Amino acid sequence: MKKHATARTETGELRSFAPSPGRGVVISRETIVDQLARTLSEEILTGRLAPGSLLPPEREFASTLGVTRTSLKHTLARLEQAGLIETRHGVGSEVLDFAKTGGAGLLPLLLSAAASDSSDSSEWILDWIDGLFEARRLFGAVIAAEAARNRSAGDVEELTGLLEALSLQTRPEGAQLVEAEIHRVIARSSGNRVFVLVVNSILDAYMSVGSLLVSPFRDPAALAALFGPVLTAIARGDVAAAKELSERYLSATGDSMLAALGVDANTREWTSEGGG
Amino acid sequence: MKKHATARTETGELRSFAPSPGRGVVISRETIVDQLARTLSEEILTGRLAPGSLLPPEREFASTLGVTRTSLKHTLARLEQAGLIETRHGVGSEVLDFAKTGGAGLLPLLLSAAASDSSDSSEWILDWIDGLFEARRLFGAVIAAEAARNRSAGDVEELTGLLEALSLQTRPEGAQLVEAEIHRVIARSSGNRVFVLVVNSILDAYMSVGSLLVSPFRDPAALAALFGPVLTAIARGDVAAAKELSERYLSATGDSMLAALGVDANTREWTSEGGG
DNA sequence: CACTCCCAGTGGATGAGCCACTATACCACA
DNA sequence: TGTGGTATAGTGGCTCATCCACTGGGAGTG
Repeated sequence: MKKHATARTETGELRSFAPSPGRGVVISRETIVDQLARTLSEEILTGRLAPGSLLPPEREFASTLGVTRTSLKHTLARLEQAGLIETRHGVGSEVLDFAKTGGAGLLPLLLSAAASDSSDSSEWILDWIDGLFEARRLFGAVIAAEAARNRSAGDVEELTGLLEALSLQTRPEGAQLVEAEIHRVIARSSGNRVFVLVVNSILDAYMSVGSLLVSPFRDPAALAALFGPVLTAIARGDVAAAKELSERYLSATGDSMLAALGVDANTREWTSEGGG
Repeated sequence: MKKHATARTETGELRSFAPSPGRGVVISRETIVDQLARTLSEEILTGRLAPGSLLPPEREFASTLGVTRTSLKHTLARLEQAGLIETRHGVGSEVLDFAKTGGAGLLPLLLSAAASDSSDSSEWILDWIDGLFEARRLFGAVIAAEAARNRSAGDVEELTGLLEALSLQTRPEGAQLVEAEIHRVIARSSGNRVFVLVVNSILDAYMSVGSLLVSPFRDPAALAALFGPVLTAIARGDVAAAKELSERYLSATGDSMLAALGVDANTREWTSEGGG
């Protein structure tokens, strides 16, 4: 029965992490599986669990972690789904090399792991963040061009409304959400639903570290003024201008976010030691 | 005890689906959870389960499906991870609108659902496949350009080796795998690890329907001859040429795959009724 | 009418137990 | 000595019965 007591106690302690007494504002509690998945993800994503290595047997691992095998299995299933491990019946769970085999679904995990791990691996973090912004800029330009080619009247109307909503935002968080929505609508305007999924993956990634990247959203009106020409180009179907202006906009806002993280936009290096 | 018998019997039947008598060639068996996840994914992805609707309570749903609540929970956890549903404690599991909120991780699910669902929704399938190939073409060109800008001597060597390996392949499946590996290496050569993840997502998507898209790989030597100039342009750092040639290559192979599926590359419509 | 409290229904977590699969060591046989 | 079958230990897959924790709404109270 000692095991019971231990598990219960730990549950209680773990719970105390996320009681979120705030009312009405959602927010989903973090379950044991959530925590375990996050912890193990970080272990793998930061390389502390080497690719190719085998996790301990589930029974042993579960007791080590102080949870039931069932909960651990839920966690492992999640990691497997994410492409971080591979579980084989009768053999065990192997850590995969996510950098080689992982998909875009890893981006949110990667970013939030990077955000919470700000200790030793600053270089590692920068690599991913920098890469993310480059992808945002280059893919965004391509998508804006396609949007200019295929947008409908309804799309234009929706974008116009969102731009106005953006300029009227008062809180940075609100502006960030509206801006993200504009990117989604641009992707939808392209007529290519795959673009929407890719844009979602990128947005999910940097929304997962959310508050760290609000710098461009401090002045919503200015941001709207900067974004406006992009939407105008899309509206009038000017493919080249849409591409050009979009890349410029994405470049400017990306550099602003990087700068807020303490990264020099030109050298791509930390301007001050220890980002956290 | 009737429940026991039913469950066991069903397990047995389900098992008989995937005994995979083939030896040595991997292949992971399909577990109950795998099947359930696939089934429910298809229900959602094809729209038979409407976004916003609530799934039945877990206890009831499990008995309906003839599995335990635990297995069902594993399945639901997987769907939640994939972004298809959202489960809230004390409330239930809600079907999300994946077309609006889903990430790139959905692509493989989407394609395999499309492949096995060839009955009623041909138009729906075509939309996604067509979008996937457009993304492959446009993003691939951008990535090839970046690869030309940042490739290292080691990258060039690796690509040269893979190109030769491609030309020497005898089976289409082998050629398909080698070609996929070339795309991965090109992405890696760009120096942007996010590109690798995006490429993986796209490759995973059309590898998941694998055999349906082998047409361009029937003549590996010819394919290698077509791919060669792209790699040469990357090797000599000719950014513009890499982009141009890559887009041409991706366009040609994409059209070939579409044609093999019975889609006209120009009109983007089925050439014969009922693709399956 | 507003507020509190309770409760039915839902998902979350547990642990014991059995089944299915894999790899390996061992043994019989050629 | 080599080959092939077989017993076995260890692993993950799946089920069950049971309890805990959360949500939402309705009954009761002021």
